[in-house]
Amino acid sequence: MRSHLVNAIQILPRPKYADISFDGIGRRAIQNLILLSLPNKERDFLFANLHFVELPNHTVLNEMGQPIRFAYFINAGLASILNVMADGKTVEVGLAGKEGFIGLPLLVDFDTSPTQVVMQVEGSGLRISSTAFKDVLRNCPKLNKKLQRFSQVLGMQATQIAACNRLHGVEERLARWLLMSQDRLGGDVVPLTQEFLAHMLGTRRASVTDAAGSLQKKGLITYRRGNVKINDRHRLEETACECYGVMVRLLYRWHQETTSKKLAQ
Amino acid sequence: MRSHLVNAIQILPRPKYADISFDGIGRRAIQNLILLSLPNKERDFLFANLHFVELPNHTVLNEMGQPIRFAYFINAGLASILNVMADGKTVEVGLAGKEGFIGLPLLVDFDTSPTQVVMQVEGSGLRISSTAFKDVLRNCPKLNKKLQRFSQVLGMQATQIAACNRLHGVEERLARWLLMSQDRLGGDVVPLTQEFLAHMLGTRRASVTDAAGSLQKKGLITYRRGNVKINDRHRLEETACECYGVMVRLLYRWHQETTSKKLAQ
DNA sequence: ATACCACTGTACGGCACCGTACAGGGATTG
DNA sequence: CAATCCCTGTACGGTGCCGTACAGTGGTAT
Repeated sequence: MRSHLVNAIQILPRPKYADISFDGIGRRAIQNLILLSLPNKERDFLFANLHFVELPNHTVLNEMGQPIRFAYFINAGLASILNVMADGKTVEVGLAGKEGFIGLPLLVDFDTSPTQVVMQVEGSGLRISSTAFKDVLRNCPKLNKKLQRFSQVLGMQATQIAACNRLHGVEERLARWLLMSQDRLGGDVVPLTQEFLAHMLGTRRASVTDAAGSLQKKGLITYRRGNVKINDRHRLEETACECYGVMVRLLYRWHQETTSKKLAQ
Repeated sequence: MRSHLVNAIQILPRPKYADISFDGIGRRAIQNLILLSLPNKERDFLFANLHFVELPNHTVLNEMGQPIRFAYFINAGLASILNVMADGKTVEVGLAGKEGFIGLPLLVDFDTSPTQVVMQVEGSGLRISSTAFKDVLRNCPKLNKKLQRFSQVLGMQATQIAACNRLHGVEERLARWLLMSQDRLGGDVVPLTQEFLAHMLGTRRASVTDAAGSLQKKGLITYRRGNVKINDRHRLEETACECYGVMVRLLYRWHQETTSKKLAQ
């Protein structure tokens, strides 16, 4: 049941605007799924206010408790949404790749970020100042609706992670995390050190080493200095907890409804 | 710092419409904070579609994975939002009392509930069918905005719970839960068995007994056959993890903005 | 009164994870 | 080439929670 999971992100229909270049440079092609699904009118309106930005590793997009200065449509790479405790411990409570948007609180005029958002795998994004964004929102009902939906999905994701963090062990959660990352990045190598994985799983680095070692012994992955290579995705899915499946289906449903023509069915 | 926390729910200004009775029976007075804060016009429109319902203990408002038939404005009592795993284990991922609304996915035309919602403390609510609700939404922009905000707040709550579940022990979480319940219920007795507390904390009943016993030894609470009496709220706040404070402030901010006249500042 | 039920308290072995510390091996730099 | 740094692997005692089981006790029903 858990095995032949559909990869919600990879199976999406050929993007209609994938060849849109921001300034004629190919590697700046738009890949963000929300942007790609917008009607022309809103897309043009929005693009007039967007700025392409490179997002190197560990770039902090939003700081917990700080004002939100920019919103981001993630174009490539992987952003982690983290909760930071008073003693500095962190736990990942959400994940966004090219399907995602960072800055949801702005949707309802919350101007302070409740979480820290960090690039865990370098990439790029399309950035807009929070003031411009609010202005754009008023003129883009479809965009608004899509982001509202994405907000719900991220909330449901957080909900699942909350339960997962309570009930499942490190190895299961690690497997889940690797799969979710692969879904968003493509390829079979996830570039990440155990140190940062520990931050995301909210555990010790040594516990990650243990869990990764166990997966490695089973031949599912290979770990080498900051790079995890996924060797056997199928069996990795069997190792991960059910939460992976739940979250894939969540995203899949969101994506279907996002790309379907009639948003309000 | 954690000690003199403001009780976000209790300090709210005197409700303007608290004396509205649904059918002349006093105990059916409207107490739901969202309803009370609506402008007259939308309130009247909404009320024409609302039905008062008693909500006995363990009433299931929404079932996980099932279609959402009704939305609820909680009027009294306490509703738990639970994630249910394949093996039947449950974890609470959200909490709503008279400040709350159940049925948020309907806001974005998601018709299936991602969680199970159960009354943990009996009360009452104002119910509306999901079809009527969508209709009402189209005619009540203020209501829509308020619910969008509440949705964000519940998402942030889930986020905090996700981190809390990972990092904090049973006793701290139990203390947090008791405080949050008291905020929503008023009074100093929370009527709940250890069995159900275990479901919410995602742990064994025996672990709850241990934690409750510890709190009891310190004189903070008294447990007696399904009733927890809170004896020393101040010290209970010191025992709870920082998450309690975070979530109180979250709700407080939401409430301020909800009751303030100009919603879109 | 008696029997039953629901709820709380307690016990016990097992284990996953914690905090911490240190060794070893790639990669990078001078 | 040597020195250094970063990352991974491993070790060890401690502990909080798990799964399970059973005893005790107050409330309720007959």
